[in-house]
Amino acid sequence: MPERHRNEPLHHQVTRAIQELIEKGSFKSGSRLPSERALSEQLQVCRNSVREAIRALEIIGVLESHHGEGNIIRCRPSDVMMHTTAAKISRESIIEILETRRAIESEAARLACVRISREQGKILQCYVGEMLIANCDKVAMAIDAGFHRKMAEYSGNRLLLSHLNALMRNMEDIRGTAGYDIFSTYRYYDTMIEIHQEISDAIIKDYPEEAAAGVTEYFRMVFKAWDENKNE
Amino acid sequence: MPERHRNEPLHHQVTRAIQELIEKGSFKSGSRLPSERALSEQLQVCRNSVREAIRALEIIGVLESHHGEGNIIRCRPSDVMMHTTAAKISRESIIEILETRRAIESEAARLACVRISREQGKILQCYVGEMLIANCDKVAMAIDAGFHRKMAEYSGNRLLLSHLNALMRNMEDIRGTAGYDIFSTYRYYDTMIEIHQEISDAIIKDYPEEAAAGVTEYFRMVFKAWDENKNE
DNA sequence: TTTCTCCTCTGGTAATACCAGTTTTACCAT
DNA sequence: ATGGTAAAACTGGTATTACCAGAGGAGAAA
Repeated sequence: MPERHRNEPLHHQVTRAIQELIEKGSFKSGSRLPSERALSEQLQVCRNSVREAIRALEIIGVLESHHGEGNIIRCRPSDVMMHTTAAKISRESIIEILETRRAIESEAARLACVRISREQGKILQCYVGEMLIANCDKVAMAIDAGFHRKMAEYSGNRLLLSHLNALMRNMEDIRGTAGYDIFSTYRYYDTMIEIHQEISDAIIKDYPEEAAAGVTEYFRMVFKAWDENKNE
Repeated sequence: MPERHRNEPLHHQVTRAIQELIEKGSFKSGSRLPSERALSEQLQVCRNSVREAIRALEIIGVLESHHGEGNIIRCRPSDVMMHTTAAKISRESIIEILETRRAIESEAARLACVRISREQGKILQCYVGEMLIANCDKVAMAIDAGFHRKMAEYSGNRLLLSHLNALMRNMEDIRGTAGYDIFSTYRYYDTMIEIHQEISDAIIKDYPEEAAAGVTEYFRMVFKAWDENKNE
């Protein structure tokens, strides 16, 4: 390990160190990580910290622990960086997040068309109604987020919802960490409400292509606002 | 904790126990988890195991550790179940995975159209070429997987790729755990090659809609094969 | 009332011992 | 030499203890 930073939890540093070790070292998928005791000595940290790091790497799918056998490498850490806390979030990555959201939500919109119930359809419309009432502030922001989450929920696919949740949490992290507010997209607030209305209607009427088109339109607008905001 | 199973690692059980504790207990987002020492006593396990569990929950975004303050709950565990090892994989979830893949890969195909380089385009075609040579066996299966990964890579969006990787690893888990082979889709092997050819061509010629349509077609075929396979 | 100190809460690290599977080694019998 | 078996030396898993370090509250001093 390069050097120990006092401000950051050690187990996080160890997690990164092991990741780099896997990445740079020629560990192929299926090979064994050095034993916990060996790592603990090599990195000059206690075995506890090593184990905590391994537990993290295990749950994101990089490792697999086998009692008595060793910690087996499943895949390169760079393949799973996604929504981990350790991943540093750059200003560029907001674009990646938005594109991924577009992917998830387009599919969710299509699926919701055929799977949404009558009551759920009404709930979706309620969100649009609340947007109309709310002013363009943090409350409106929460309603917006709620709409998209609900749409994913009504797709009937829990996996889509969980991916969307991960992405939205990432966006929140960016807002918190970097301090800049991507939600100045609200200069198009009225347009945005219209789009949500479109999406909601399309889903309820079971027009998958229109619903997906609405989602695409939504993100087109977000990207536009983001670009304008960036150039200021 | 209900009871300790001797065969399963304790820290996994603790992870589940804490998840249930958050889910059933009326812990709202932002509230504090009981202290590690309290949990350790309550669940009758050592603090190490509690901490390892917390580390896992932290990295998937359920918790947030703050030195001196406590472990803060960020969201309900059921919202992030996705690709965690702990998540039990059911036969139904294969449908969710495939739908999510369709979402990711449709977007990836579109993006690849505008971002792929000439060399990358050739590599993509190579995969199709290898499919033609290979027989319908495990090798072909690997080539297929490789094609889709490359497409995601050439989308220029690392996040899309990492999500796809997570999904594919899940599919591998299912194949391993449940023992049934979803890859009997290969009864349509020739059709499948044609589809990949279509997708590849569309991407190289920069026809986003056709590329996305190809992906949709691919999954239509997989779903069909899956259904037929299920009814046997 | 305000401010500062200190005590006690929290998570973070370390070190140690031992339990429980796996793999290797070494030895013995064939 | 070969094969099988038992012991030894790995591996991860769990428990215990001690102490460090940040955060916050309680109470004393200004």
